[in-house]
Amino acid sequence: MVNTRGELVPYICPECRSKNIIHDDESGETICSNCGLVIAEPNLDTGPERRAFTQTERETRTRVGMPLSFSLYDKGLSTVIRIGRDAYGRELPLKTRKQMLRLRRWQNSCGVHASVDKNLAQAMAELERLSERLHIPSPIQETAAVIYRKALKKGLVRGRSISAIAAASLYAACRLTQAPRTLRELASHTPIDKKDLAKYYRLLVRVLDLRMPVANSQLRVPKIAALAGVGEETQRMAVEILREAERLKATSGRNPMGLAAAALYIACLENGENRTQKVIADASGVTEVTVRNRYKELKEILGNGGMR
DNA sequence: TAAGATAAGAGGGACAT
DNA sequence: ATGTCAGTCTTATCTTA
Repeated sequence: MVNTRGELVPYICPECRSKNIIHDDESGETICSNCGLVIAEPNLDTGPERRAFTQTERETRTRVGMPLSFSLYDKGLSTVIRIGRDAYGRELPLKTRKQMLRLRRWQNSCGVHASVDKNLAQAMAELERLSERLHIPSPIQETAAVIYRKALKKGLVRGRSISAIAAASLYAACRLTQAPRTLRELASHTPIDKKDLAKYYRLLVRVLDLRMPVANSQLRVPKIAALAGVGEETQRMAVEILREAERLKATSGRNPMGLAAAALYIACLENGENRTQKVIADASGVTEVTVRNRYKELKEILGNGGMR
């Protein structure tokens, strides 16, 4: 398996030696479907954004400094005012020096800039920490950073904890890209209560007018399957079941994770790959009761509909 | 021991007041 | 703004095969 940069991506999981490597085109991750290890994150080209063919082109098109990134709290472009000398190292007249001293004091301590910068620095550090813990690829982290900036601009952070809004931004970014991270997973790495996180997430969606894609239960299958150790064949069957259920309009108003779990459970039974409801429930993060209820419904809808 | 059943309670969306 | 309602999911407990 080769990615777009031509680098070889292992097709055997380095963790568990499984060959069930899958690629999630939505999130851009390459995941071992056996143990859930994220083998490759989305292909990020860290080189210059334009190609160069001649020597002069190479010189003119090479960028100086780091690529701009929203994850850096000042976008990597902070201004540092130095006093005493001009750009050529010459002494400046006293009047100018005094003026610059005042300017620097303004920039550093007075008013909005200092507090906004401090806030962003803290938030970006928290995003970084959470992304690291949860193996969230950097494009999603960048999206979260953009969301956080907007939230800060709208004054949504005032009166709420920075890390809470940061975590909510990250969750929102995951939802935007359909990357399967649950609210609970986010909350487990943060001191913030899951309930509050959900509240802030909704706040972000509402105020920032984020348009979330409809949650797709089919995308949840590989993750649950990985955690429950279910093979690819069975996964495919589960996805098929979900597709059929959606066609029959049996999925509206239901937690996608619960649906995916039940579909996978059914597929396991059909395939003789026996897993208990508890195993599936634990892997998917819903309760056994929910798995059962969805299971019953899906069987009801599909069963006499003539699958097999 | 897994699966099914039942009940109470929580939290949020829709809608009316 | 606040309350009510229907519906979903969770937690807990008991029963069944």
